[in-house]
This record gives sequence, C-alpha cells and structure tokens, in this order.
Amino acid sequence: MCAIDLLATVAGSLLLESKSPVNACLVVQNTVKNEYPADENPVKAVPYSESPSLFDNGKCGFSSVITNPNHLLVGDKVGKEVEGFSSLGVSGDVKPDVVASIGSNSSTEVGACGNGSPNESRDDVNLFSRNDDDENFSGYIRTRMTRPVPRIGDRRIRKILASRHWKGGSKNNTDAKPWYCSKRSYYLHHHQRSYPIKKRKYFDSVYDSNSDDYRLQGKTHKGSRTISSMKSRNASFVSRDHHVKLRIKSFRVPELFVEIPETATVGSLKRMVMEAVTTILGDGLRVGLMVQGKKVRDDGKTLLQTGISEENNHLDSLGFSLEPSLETTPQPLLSSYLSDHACDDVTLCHDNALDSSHEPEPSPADSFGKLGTSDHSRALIPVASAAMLAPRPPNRKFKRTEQQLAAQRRIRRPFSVTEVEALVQAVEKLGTGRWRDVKVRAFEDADHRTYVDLKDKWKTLVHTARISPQQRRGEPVPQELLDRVLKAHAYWSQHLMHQLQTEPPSTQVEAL
DNA sequence: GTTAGGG
DNA sequence: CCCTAAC
Repeated sequence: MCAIDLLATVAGSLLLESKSPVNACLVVQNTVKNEYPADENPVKAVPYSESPSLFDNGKCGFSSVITNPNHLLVGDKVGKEVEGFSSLGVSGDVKPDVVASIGSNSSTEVGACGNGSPNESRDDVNLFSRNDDDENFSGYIRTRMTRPVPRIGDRRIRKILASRHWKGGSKNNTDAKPWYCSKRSYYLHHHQRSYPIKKRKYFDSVYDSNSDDYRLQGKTHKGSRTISSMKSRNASFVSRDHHVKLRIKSFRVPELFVEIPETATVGSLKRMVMEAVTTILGDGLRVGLMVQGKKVRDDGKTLLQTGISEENNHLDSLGFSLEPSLETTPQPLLSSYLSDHACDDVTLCHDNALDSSHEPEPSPADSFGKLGTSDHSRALIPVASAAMLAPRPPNRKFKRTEQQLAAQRRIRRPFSVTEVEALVQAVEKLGTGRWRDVKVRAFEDADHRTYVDLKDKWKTLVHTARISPQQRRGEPVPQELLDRVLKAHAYWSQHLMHQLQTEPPSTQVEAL
C-alpha cells in the first residue's frame, strides 16, 4: 500500500505539473521515468527506489515501480538538479554511470522492464489521475499492453540492488550490482575486465549492474539546448541503405547514495551532488553497449554481427551506457571535495546504509539499497542519494551479500616477476615485519599494491617456494627468486628483533 | 594506520 | 584478495 501511495503521489505531482492527463510511462529502474507525448513537455524523472517484487515477473514495465518513499520524496529535488547536469551532457541525476537506452521510434515508448526475454511484450505503466479518494494525489496505476519495446537498461529494474558501480546490464537482472562504496575509501568501483574466470559470473553481473541506477530524464524544454546526443527522447530506426541510425535516448548516471544531515542546506546537497557527478564524469568515461541485455564487449564486431541491423528489431533493445574508463583508478568520491566544502559531514555510501539482502529470499525490495553498489564498481552505484535523506527501514544486517562483495572486490592482478623481484629485494633488506616500509621502498608508485598485498604476496611466495614446481600455478617465478625468498624468510624468522630497527646492518644484508 | 593471520 | 583482531 505504501508503494502504491507513493506512486499515487508521484502521479499526482505529475498531474499538477502538466495539467493535462499525464500520458506518462514509468520506467522503473531506479527511477520512474515519465515521458510525455510531446517533446515540449519537460520530462521529469522521478527517481524511484527500490522496488520490490510486486511485479517482478518482468512482464510489466511496472515491475519496479513500487518505489521507495525516500526516493520519491527526493524526486523533485533531484529532477531540478538535473538541469545542472545537463550541461555536462548527461541527463542528470545523481548517478554517475550512465545508461542510455535507445528506443525504438515511438516517442512515447516506455521502457519496459522485462527481465526475461527482451522480445516479450511488456505492459507500459501509465499513471492516471483519479478524482476520488482522499487527497488529490490519489491515483492508480494502470498497465497497458504495448508492443514490445525492450529496453535493456530497464531490464534490471527488479534489481533493486543498487547498483553501484558502473556496471552494465546483464542477462540476469538479479545479478545487477550496485556500485559499492567501500567503507574504507568510498570508492566507486570500476568495471574490471580481467576478473578471474572463476568469478566471471559475478563480474558480468556486476559489470552490468547499472540497472539499479535510477535515471533522471534530461529535461527537454523547448528552449533548452539539447546537449549533444545525450538528451532524452530519441528514436532509433534503420534506414534502407543498411545504415543504422540511432539516437540515444538518455543516459543514466550511476546511482549515488548520499547521506547528509537534515540540517544541511539544500545548497550543500546540490553542491555535493554536482561535485560528485562532475568528479565522476571528469574521471574519464567510456561508452558501453548492450544489445538485448547483453554487454557487447568485442569492439571488433560489426553492428550486423552484433545484431544491430535493420533486419531485426534489436534496436529496441539497444542500450548505451557511460562507464568509467578502465584506465582510471577508483577515485575517492567524496574525500577529495567534501573536505573543502560546507558539506563536510556528508557521507556517501555509508556502509550502514547498505541494506543487505542477505535474507533467505532477497527480494528486490530487500536488495534495494544495498550498496551503494557497484562498480564498481564502485561499482558500487547511486543516486543521489537523496534517497538516503528519508528514513528507511532499519537495516537488518550490515553484512554484505556475496554480490556486494563481488562488486567491491578488487580485480586480481598477479604479480609479475619484476614485482616479485622488487618485493624480494625489499624484504631481504627490511625484513618481514615492515610492510609499510616495503611498500614505500619498492612499490611507492604502484597504487594498486597495498602493503597488505605485499605482505600477502610474500606469504604466497614462501608457500610457492616450498611446494614442488608442479604444484605451482601462474607465471613461473624464477627459482633463483624463490630461493632468495626462503633464505630471507628463514633469516628474518630468526632475527625478528632486527626488524624493530631501521635498517639491518650491512653485515646482515650480506648474510642474506 | 599497521601488522599478522585466517579465510 | 578480503577481513579483522590487536596494536
């Protein structure tokens, strides 16, 4: 009932804004999107939240409509924020990972959220005003069957899991992952290509999880300038000469959770969101493409091979996304700018805020606010979180789910022989109890290697050196190095006291 | 913030 | 690599 009320409220708001019947369709993702028949009507996105499983069968575009009150409440505010973002070329909301969907021609097409086959028909959800009942906001939702208009970006709707990270959509909606903001550093995780095959499933899902992002449709006021092609409203069609013409409908920014004190000013919130988005956008983006819910990673494929041609109707399920470039390392989202601003006490992706859907049967609703999720990376993923402003159900558990863990886990980066060499040399000199020093001494510039990583690597090196070559895996480490590892390990095991000193006497080094 | 170990 | 207790 609460969800319905929320929807009703949204509908009511929409109605108030556009006196005419709202012919809006809700695209539920993280956001409730309303598209107006006429281009001139401002399209306002209503961020929506975690919605549960009411219509989770994927057949109804409504599936994730039930939104979180919090998000809805924030909706309007966020919508306003969008304008600022538009200058960035991205429709705005607070989410950095942008996912664009290419619609088929119909301007009124609604992003359906089928989770299943992209081709199945979907029910668009329309909001209609209703005069009866108490408040003028009452309304009801009616589903309407429309031609199949699969929208990749929307498929994951159910995935309430926030996404976090700049992850793309995956075949399995439920796998969508939010950007996860590590409590340690509030990083937004990026996609990670070299994810171990073993965990591939995670990776894929994580990678695709922009589904949780809620999107704000760019406003399309008549007078407003359309920023590049990222504005909302588009259609795609194939011309006769075998050319595929596409127009990006909108981009979704990754979800971004924000926690800010009630006493903070609206201005500080706006500033915070703006900066967060700017930081993310300025961090380097790359475009991701999804066809029928699947990420297309092979840049060498032709559109035809990918299924993007006039021969099929895949255009309906084309999706573009803006993702953080892989080259870029996760950026401390807030730390960099929060400190210098009025919103010092603003926290992004507070771990506690992450609701864990660790329950037996995590429903979309449960997983909703999970991560800030997500891809990343990091991607943990977000809305501006105004979502967090409103009270939300107490988090039953703080423990993260497997998905969440996968989302924030760093990629595996095997040590090269060169690195091993450097590590061995450093340990020979500094011992095995001063990893911080080892880091500074030999891996100062290797940002991806923490002292804990070095410590762990040493641990495995010692183990590797002790087992038979046949049992070793990965790039072979020269026996010479392994010998030094054992020697140094033995040495420092017997001279722990020396570690307390700065540098071992040269004699000791020689002894090694 | 580090270290040391178990996972 | 992650997670954390213990410093």
